[in-house]
Amino acid sequence: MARPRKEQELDIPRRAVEETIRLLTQQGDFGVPLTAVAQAVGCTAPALYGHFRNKNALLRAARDEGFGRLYNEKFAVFEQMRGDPLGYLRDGSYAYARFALENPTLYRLMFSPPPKLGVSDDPWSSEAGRQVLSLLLTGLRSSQEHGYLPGADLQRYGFMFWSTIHGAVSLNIQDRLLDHAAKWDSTQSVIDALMEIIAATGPAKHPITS
Amino acid sequence: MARPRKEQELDIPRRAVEETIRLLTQQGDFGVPLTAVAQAVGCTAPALYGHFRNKNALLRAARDEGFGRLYNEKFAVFEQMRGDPLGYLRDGSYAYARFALENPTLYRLMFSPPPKLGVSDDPWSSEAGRQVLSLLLTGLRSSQEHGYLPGADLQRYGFMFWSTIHGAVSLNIQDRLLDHAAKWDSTQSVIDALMEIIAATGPAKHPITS
DNA sequence: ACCTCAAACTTAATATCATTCAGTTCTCGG
DNA sequence: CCGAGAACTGAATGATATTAAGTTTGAGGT
Repeated sequence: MARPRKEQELDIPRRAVEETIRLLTQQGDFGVPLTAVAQAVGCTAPALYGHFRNKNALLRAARDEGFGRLYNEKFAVFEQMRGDPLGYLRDGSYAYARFALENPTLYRLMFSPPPKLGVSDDPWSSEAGRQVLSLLLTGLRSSQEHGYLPGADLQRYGFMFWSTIHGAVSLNIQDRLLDHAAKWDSTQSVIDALMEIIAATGPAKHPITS
Repeated sequence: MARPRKEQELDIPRRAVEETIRLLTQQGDFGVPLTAVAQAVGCTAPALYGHFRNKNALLRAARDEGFGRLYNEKFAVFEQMRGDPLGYLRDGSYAYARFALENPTLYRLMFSPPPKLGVSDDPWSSEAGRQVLSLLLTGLRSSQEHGYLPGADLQRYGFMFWSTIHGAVSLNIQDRLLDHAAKWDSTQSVIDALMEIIAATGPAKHPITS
């Protein structure tokens, strides 16, 4: 048997990405053998080379899929929260953190990929990250229009905001001693502190002026 | 030739770690062949197994060395800045960021190690990270004694502070399109914003009350 | 219906490493 | 001066990624 019959055709590109993410998650490591992916898909390793230039290309595709999923989750929250910019910033951050803590290996592939992946070679990959960032910036701009962060440089604060949350989930993902609940509490605490700081700059219900 | 003569004895453990870090830095990737390390040291690959259980153990040792170097740099700043807690927070953060941006691959090995390294298996490795954090906490406690961050939960703010800086350097390291100067500016901006926020909570020279 | 060809795989072959094995040569305590 | 063990070396093993060569199938032209 060499070429498969039409009935048993399988969408290798899609299934390969899907199974790669599943195995990545399961093994908790990028070092998933191509043969394992191939077996899960139902073909042999060399067959994958007809759809991806090499293993790195497959991992890049999995990474892009990860960005897509993250964006979708954040976007869902975004639409749900129209008119409540601070609420979006909070719940959008929760969604981001939940995604990271529930898919730690995929998150690491997205934001701490081994340089040999050649990630910067294709503009799309960093572009996907930029879309997530732009969603955050929109939230911040909207918050500013509602009176928060008066006069702040949004580009600057946006990056800081993202850094804080990315840093929190990264450090929590890395700490193998904490259980899932503890990681979530720790991350949530950071997000809440961030929200308190932003809320304090706005039209105060409980004025801060002393 | 099998066993080396006494004259040509070389301190394999130390040199191996040293060369591993050098090659790591040079190749920008953890995938440094053991044979390359061995060649740089001046022995063969199997010889390394007399000093490290396996390649992961060697990488763990390199990681620990990285934590040691980072701690030393931060500690030097700490001693230089006695009596100026805010100055220590700022310069200590600069030192941290400089270390990360100048040793991106080593930094990634320290804070985003591949899980298969078995990092959490030995308590020492996460302990080293904890020492760096404790230095930060000391700075925050000292700042609080000087009137900043009144009533704040230092454990909580310490983690947030660290998250922000770690996040900023991580994101900057990852962005292959930025040059070194741009990364440094971006990181410094985050640190400065953080310092402004902390300074604003203290005995204000330029009161914020409106 | 038949022939040819390119597509889409498969199996076999190659190369690169990590790791283990089986020596080989020093050094040192007696 | 001898014997044992330390400290290596070179060759063997095994896992993977990647490439090469070979095989079957579907489609289009006749």
